[in-house]
Amino acid sequence: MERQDINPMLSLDVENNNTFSSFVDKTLMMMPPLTFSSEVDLPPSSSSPWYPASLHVPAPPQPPENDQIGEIEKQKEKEKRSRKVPRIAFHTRSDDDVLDDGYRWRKYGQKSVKNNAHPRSYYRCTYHTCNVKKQVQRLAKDSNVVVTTYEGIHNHPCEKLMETLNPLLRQLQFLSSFSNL
DNA sequence: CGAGTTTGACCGGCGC
DNA sequence: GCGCCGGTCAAACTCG
Repeated sequence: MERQDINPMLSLDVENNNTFSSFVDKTLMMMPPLTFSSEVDLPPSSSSPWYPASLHVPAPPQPPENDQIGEIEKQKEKEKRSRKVPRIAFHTRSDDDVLDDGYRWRKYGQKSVKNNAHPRSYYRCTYHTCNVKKQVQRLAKDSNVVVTTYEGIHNHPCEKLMETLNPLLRQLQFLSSFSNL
């Protein structure tokens, strides 16, 4: 599949898979429906997880000291310029522009894209301490293909995923209580 | 009334 | 310096 104009650091193709949450479900069942089809260029620090970055849940960020706020602003600017924030692009064949990935997003902008009849939409994660962003656009050449580019890593669990997993975890706890007898 | 969307304005980077 | 372009902001608006 052709890839253009999105400058992904990591790009995945998801064929005939309408929701990202169903992708997560399948991945959790060790049946990944994905094909890694382009170069992977994750930050050097990472012992790179095999699962999507959006599933990674690091410790919540510590509140900044007052005299550190200026430094943090500078850091943010630096980050913006150097684009060290990991980006993952998903190609999905779908009628819906916005995929249900389990997280809650707030749209903060929409821009028309050069050489593309379809606009690009900008979303931010609505979780207060999370600054993950995503861009959604359709391919100019194939309007059936939706390209979703995730930028950053969620620092909180996926609500829908936890809703799904919680009963399973309780069941596991229940079963393991027998094995402890 | 709160949460989310729309949309024009604004800003910074980049190429010429 | 200028214009183009991508990304963000924020006020107005809609919706449940």
